[in-house]
Amino acid sequence: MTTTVLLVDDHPVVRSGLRAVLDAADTVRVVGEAATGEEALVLAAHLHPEVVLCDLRLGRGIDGIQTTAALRALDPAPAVLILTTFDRDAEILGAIEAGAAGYLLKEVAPDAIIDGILRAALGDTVLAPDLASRVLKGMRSPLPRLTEREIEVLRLLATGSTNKEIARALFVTEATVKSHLVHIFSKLGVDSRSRAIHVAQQTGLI
Amino acid sequence: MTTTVLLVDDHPVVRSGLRAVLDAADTVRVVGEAATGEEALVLAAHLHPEVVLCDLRLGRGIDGIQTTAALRALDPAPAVLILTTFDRDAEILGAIEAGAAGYLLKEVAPDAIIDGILRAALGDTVLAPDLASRVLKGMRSPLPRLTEREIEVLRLLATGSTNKEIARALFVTEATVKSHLVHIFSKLGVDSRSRAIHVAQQTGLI
DNA sequence: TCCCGCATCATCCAAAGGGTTGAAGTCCTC
DNA sequence: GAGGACTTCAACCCTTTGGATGATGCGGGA
Repeated sequence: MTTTVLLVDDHPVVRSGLRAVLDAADTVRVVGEAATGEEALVLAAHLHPEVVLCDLRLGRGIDGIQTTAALRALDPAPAVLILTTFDRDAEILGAIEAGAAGYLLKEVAPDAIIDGILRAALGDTVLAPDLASRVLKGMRSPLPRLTEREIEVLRLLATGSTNKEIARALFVTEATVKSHLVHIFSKLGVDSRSRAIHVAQQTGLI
Repeated sequence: MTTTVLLVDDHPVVRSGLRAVLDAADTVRVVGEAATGEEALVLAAHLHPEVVLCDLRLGRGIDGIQTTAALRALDPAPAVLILTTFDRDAEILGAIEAGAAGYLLKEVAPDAIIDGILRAALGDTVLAPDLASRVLKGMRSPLPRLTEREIEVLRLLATGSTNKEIARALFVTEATVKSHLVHIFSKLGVDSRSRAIHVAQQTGLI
């Protein structure tokens, strides 16, 4: 009896690595691979995998959380196991809320991945041990430290202000605002003002 | 002389709480409880309460606004008082348009609830004072009605998605997304995605 | 003192976003 | 079946945003 798995990751290398690991086990069987959330939905609808192993960050297209929600809306719904590199609690919680069975850090041992898949297939909740306690305690992973000035810019950003408007409001030039924004984007791990707003609101930064 | 009241809320705990509050008053009398909008309609048709105290969010089934509209179509029509946790302008306006006598925030004092019920029974309009002006403003320039598709785009927009990502998520082209955005911006009276997000969140559109 | 983080500003360039016009197809209503 | 709302798409143009790089001045701490 093998557990069928669909791999979803935008990095071919990661997919190959996962496939190698999983192919070596006789308890799981990879039935497909997808590079995007959209592709994952199409494949899952046809292949009916028991478990979908899905990266949280999928590059272009819908993200892992949205993909999770859509996958869980399928009938029969696969168990969704989130793969993530970073332990951003907000995103992990979002995935859990979207119906994920749990998440695994990409750095865990192969056995842990296989074990996680088997447990997810059984309906268990799978949490990386070093993070499980934090999630349960409701603690947050250390949020990036923004400076006061950066928070000011972020707040104005969230009201929909343009760089020019932010500059006027803070009595600086647009160049300065852009400089702050670059730092903010970097710290939040985003690449657009809209996503910065979203992350800031999700993490309670503003 | 007591005012008869029907309670509608999907949470048994909330219903119990309201019943306890109202049972303590001799000016109102709870004649029934319903967990869903559908149930509320059946009970109201049989019990003829003077006032229906209805939660805006009812979980499964029809929502508070639809329930309000249906209740007001009864003969005799009960006064409908909306209970809500959040002061989401869009939903409140929808309830008022559907014929609600007003709304109460769940956090208000028991006396205010009883007072609101009595005033609603007399045909008065009941609005939480801090929101009344906003609602009146809204009545002058009613919130633009966004189509379902536009709301979908708006939701993705609020997550920080780019046009390309929205296009992929909705299986349309970027041209279509831009078209929707132009309409959304026009209806919301804004000129950038960030500001659209802000306005949408402020008004409870999303 | 010297280094580092912070805030400030500048320039250049590519990409994304936004505005406009026009159009085709569907669905619903009058 | 005519008209209207909605959704879809395209082509054009202009503005804004974001990325890269570099520079200045200020303040605190090793």
